Amino acid sequence: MPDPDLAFATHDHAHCAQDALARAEALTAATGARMTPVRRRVLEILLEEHKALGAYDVLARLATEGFGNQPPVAYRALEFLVDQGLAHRIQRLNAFTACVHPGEDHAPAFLICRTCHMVAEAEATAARQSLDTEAARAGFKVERSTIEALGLCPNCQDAAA
Amino acid sequence: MPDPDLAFATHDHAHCAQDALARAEALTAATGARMTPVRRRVLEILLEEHKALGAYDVLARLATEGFGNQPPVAYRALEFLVDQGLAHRIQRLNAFTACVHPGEDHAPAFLICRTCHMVAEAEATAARQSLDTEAARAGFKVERSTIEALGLCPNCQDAAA
DNA sequence: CTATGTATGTAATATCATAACACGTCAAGA
DNA sequence: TCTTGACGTGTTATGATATTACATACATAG
Repeated sequence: MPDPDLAFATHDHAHCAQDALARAEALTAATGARMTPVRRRVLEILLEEHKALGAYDVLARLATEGFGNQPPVAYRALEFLVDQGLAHRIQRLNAFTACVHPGEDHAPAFLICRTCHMVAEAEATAARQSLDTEAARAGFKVERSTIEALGLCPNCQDAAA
Repeated sequence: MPDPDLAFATHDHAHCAQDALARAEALTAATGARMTPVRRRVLEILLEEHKALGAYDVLARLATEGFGNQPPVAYRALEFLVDQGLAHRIQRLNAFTACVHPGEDHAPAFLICRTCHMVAEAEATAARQSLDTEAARAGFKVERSTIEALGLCPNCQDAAA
């Protein structure tokens, strides 16, 4: 993730989403993971916007499209995507967002706009490093860490001004 | 938080808890916030161990002690404590833990042991700083950030070995 | 004393998540 | 070819977490 995240900038989102989907297809093909219709559709739904969707939001969409309409249908597909690194869970929101950089093995921080609810990924290596170091002082061994920021995205800062 | 957190070390917990409670009393007295029986009791319950308790766990305890037995009773007291900086919410666990250093204005990181479920606070200034910097590159203004680590505490590492 | 704000109690409901089991598909090996 | 086993999907039921709305009590300032 060499450049600042583009989620907040106006961009060719159709291309952005298509690109992420294509990478996802390539990745799953490579690893043998099965990208089934439900799973692909869930990823597409998540990719429509740079927002986090609750499992039940996704489920509602699926149900209208002829897929199952019970919670496990959504939760299983979401779990698959998260396991494959194609989506992320946002703890703060109990919701899920498509990964914008699938394949680039990463554990990003999330920037959550409290006004427009957009979610962007940010580089978290340095922050994680600090955390690991501090944890080590207490003898704690970090396995996974969650880093999420709540605040205002550039657009909403401008709107407020 | 100059020293590594003591939560994982064996310590005089009665004193630890009493001290935190005393600080809490002093703080609320100073600010005019009302430390009522339910609120005090909830804080005491959280202080019994260095773990995170779900709202319903707290509620069950309250109910057996003659307080109300509906969810808002617990959620309101917990919200008060969090607002006053006397407790923290652990997003990852949907649970709450008493603050060990009330008054020392802080926004710690949390170290959550996946085996014994103890929760410790760790200094997070550096990690937060990294996050703010990275967020700024995307034009994002961080207001609050959540930093939580899941892993193994020293005791459980030893036990595993 | 009484008006006001705050805290508490309670009912009802909303939201988020998982367990358990049935059925279908498909590919590997007998 | 048949069978078996793994996996994915569908469905029922339930569990876990959280909030809204309204009623009641209680402290304190005026």
